[in-house]
Amino acid sequence: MASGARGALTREAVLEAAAGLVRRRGPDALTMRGLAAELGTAVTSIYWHVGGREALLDALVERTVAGLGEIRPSGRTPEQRVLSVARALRRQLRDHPHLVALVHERGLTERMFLPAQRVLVREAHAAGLRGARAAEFVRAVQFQVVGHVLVERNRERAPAQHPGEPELWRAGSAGDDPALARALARPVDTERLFVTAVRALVRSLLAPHGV
Amino acid sequence: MASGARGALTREAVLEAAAGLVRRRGPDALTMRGLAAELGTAVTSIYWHVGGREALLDALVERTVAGLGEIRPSGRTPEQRVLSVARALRRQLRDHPHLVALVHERGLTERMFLPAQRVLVREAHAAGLRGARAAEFVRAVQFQVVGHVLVERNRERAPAQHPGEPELWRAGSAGDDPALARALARPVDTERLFVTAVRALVRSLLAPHGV
DNA sequence: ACCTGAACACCGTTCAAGT
DNA sequence: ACCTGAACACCGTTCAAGT
Repeated sequence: MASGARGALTREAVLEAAAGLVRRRGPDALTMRGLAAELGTAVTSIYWHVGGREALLDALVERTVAGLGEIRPSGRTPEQRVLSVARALRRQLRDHPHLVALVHERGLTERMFLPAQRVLVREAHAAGLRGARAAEFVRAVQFQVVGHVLVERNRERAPAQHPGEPELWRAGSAGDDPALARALARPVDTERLFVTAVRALVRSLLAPHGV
Repeated sequence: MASGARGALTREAVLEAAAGLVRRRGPDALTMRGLAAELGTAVTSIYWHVGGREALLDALVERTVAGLGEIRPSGRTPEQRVLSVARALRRQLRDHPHLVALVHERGLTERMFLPAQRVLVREAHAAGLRGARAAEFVRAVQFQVVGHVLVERNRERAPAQHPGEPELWRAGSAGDDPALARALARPVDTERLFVTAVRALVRSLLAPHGV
């Protein structure tokens, strides 16, 4: 069972084992006792090296966020470049599904988004936005992307939806629009929806006319 | 300590007490043993009436969602009416902060959003959207609103943000735009940001031109 | 049909004790 | 400085037994 039992126990070894556990079996599977068993030490040793469970989760989040890698925009127009940043960010978050849950639980979304924020500021400037309007643009995109990923993950974990969207739309309640009823009965193409929504948002906010 | 100890124990009484506990002290405070103590019964009685903790939470979510009340759009243009629906929905979700967390955890966002979905379909039609485009519009708004509320709640629970957004933007890293730096250093006006983002999204998606 | 206490298999955390 | 086992105060759930 023990994986990294050789040598003296270090803070790094504890975090490594904890990260592996979370990656493989989710945050709920991270128990102090289970982790200790995996490390081949007494539970209390973990307390000495990294502190209690809360401190451990904090350190874990910090570690993973730091290792996310930077985001490079691509495309010719500001709209394309912002969209590429949004997609890259979504991809990063989706590649670390448990991390998103962890960060969400701990209220650290802000922290996670900081690198992308810098990139977005540059794009806002390139598009001619300044001051408060640029700030609003950056935050709107930030909320949009993170929010979308949260909802998306939520749906993936969802059990068989209780009333079941399909049945609910099979009846004639769609105002005589069978194509709409069919579309709503189909599962959502979240990738496509994401692109559509981000593009719509960005297009509006980058448009020259005032509010 | 006991609150509703009189009379025979019923499923309804258990759910009522559980709902009160969650409202007052959050989902984590809902323990089978604590609930039993509040009801003045043995823990095992709860199992007889509503089943285990998971079943209890499911019933609780179902109950609260059912009691949310319908949403009536207001305003003259489709854009205004959709915005009013979005605001009403955000308000509902914010009025039941623990519920949002519960629904999110259980992956029932879909279920919660169904009534609003019907209203949005009508507005999409009024704006001239049909079929797949109408469906896409409805879902984009849905993801936007729910996502925003999730991020918003996340930030509210956030501890003092570690690096602290303000300090990070006080340096000159904002590309020579002091007004932007100041804006990003200020706390977010989430209400305003919500309206801006929803309006931008809706405006783009309701615009006549194709993609 | 309804309710009970005892027991099982878990938790996180603290603390005094070892080396 | 580092690691240990024992103990404390919790959990959710099961089960046999009561009325």
